[in-house]
Amino acid sequence: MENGETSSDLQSRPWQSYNTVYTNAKAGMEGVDKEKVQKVVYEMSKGSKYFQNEERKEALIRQKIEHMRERCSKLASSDLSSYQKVVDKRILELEATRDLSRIWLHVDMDAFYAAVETLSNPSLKGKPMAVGSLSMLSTANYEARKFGVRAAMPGFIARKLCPDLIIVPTDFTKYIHYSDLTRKVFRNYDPNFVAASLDEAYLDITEVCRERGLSGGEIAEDLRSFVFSETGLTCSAGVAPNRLLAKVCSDINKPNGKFLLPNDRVAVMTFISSLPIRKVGGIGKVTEHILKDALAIKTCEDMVHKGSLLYALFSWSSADFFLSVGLGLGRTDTPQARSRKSISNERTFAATGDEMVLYRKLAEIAELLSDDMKKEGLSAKTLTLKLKTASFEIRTRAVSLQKYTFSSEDILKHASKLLKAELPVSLRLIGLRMSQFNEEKRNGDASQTAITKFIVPTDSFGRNLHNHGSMDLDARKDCLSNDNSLSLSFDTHEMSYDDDGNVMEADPNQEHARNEEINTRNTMDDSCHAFRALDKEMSQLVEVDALLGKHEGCKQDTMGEESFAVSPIREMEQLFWVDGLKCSICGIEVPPNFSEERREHSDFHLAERLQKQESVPSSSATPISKRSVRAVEKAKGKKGKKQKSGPKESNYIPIHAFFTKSNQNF
DNA sequence: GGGTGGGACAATC
DNA sequence: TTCCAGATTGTCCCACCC
Repeated sequence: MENGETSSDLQSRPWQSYNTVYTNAKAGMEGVDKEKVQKVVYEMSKGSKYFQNEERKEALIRQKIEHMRERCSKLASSDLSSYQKVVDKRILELEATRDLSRIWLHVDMDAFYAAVETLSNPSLKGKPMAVGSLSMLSTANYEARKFGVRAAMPGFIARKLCPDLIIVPTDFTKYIHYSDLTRKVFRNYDPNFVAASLDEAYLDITEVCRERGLSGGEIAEDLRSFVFSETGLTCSAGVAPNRLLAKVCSDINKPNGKFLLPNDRVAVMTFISSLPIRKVGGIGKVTEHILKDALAIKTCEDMVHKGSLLYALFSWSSADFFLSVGLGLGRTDTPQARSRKSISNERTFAATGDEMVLYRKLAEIAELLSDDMKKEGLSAKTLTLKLKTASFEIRTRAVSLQKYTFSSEDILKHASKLLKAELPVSLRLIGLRMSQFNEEKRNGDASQTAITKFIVPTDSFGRNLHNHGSMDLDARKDCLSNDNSLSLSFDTHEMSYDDDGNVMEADPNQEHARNEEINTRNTMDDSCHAFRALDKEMSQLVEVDALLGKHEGCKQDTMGEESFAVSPIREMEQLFWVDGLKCSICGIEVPPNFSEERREHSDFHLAERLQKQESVPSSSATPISKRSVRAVEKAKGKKGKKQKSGPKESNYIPIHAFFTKSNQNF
């Protein structure tokens, strides 16, 4: 218990210990009635699965704190004095690195998304509003913050705090546009500025100060008015000798203000002495909690005073970080552009334990991830499956693959294996991450060109904003090999892969079609999608089913039919374009750039084949074909045979379901 | 013992 | 009525292997 609370206090006011959402660390929330907000949030959350998980996490942190206290109490004074020697030595070493020669400016746009929305809809001005949805808010304007509404708060709770709150959906196209405008301004002050997100940037203004004979504060003021004149948006600025301090400073006079910390050691140490640790980037809720409750460290200065404890109880790198924060040190160099280390995709949905639904979600995410990897010319070796259970517990499971890949089939195959091991489980989120990139490829000319051409815009959450956007075809081609070893192109496969899963060839027109498909995926006619999906489905069928051991002792499926043991792709004559021009089935010529026609043509043959199969006596008809027809009929809106809900077959995945209604719930 | 991979989790916006 | 995100990076710890 802290702040002099007694157990009876907590019994009568249990919300006081519930700090999940509310924090007064956010700018614009200083005058908020913290207790009232905490009470509302507590009342709305208590009893929920989310709440229970928060309590579980809180208990773990308390355990950690207890453990740390115990270790602390066991430290002999001799131990502490030897750790103090380490601290003293490190202070000297760190001091030697102190660089007061640079002037850094951190710019932070004020309530960026909300401000942009207000610009495009002035009627929102002066009213409490937030950007996001009822389930989650991305940001809130300052009028809303007065009610305790803030970013990362669920919209339904925000509405309770502020019934008049207007919630506007996010529109990243707008935010990117305004972000670009601000960045044009930033370039005038530091061409190598570091963009931290859409609405934040670090600028080394040392040179521009010298050139213009102006102080850091004057440059900051100049930049802020320039940003306003170019965009109509206000921003806040922090000027300090390093990036860590500049970031802290920009938050001090938010919104529409600035704070200047002189390049002077005494000024820095005075500033840092009373600075709460939570204000520092890298110290979040958990670290703050641990440092405060286990070691009574509340300010940055405390970190220096209790340095021996930090080195005794934390890892060397953590203790070093804490100590440097206590000394007000931070990076002063312009960092090299970092290359990405991983790429991922995850989706939240209504919690379900239905294995069919889960596999369908998994397939959809694998597809999205694969698309993103193709767009960025990446192939990777480590696959991580992330799960969030219905009770909000996070699980991750990883596997290293034999080869680098970006194909959705490979991803799905291994992800299914990982998921299978977790079943039965009720999930509310599935995510897939690929890491350990093929550096050779990435650094090669072709892919490098692709990467630099496709610096994918991200939102303030780092999200890829062009997930389904079209690509520059020339650039896209650059990331593809010129090896034309395959002369046949399969109608629904825009890309071909070599043994390592690498792209061998791509027809730009088909690429274009693919991009169009991606763009229109969510609105695409279901029947069209179902047909197109079948080809893919069939190729995946054997792989996934074999992997999951589906064909061992085929059981009766829900229709009383024998589960399919052979993919119909083997039975069906495959359609491909001979010499890239003629249909292999009927000989009709359709040029490669007639991608839509080609698709329709292959759909025609597929439908024809499926109908033929359905017309043969049931004893010889393969179950898959019936299923496929039903899937197609269903997608077409016809009333198919009602499926009986037969006994659960954990080994059975109707892969049609993966694709026929894809993305509907996303 | 060092390297590597996997899992958990913190942090950021 | 609604009922707590998504993407990415980094660190730490543990297990396993050579």
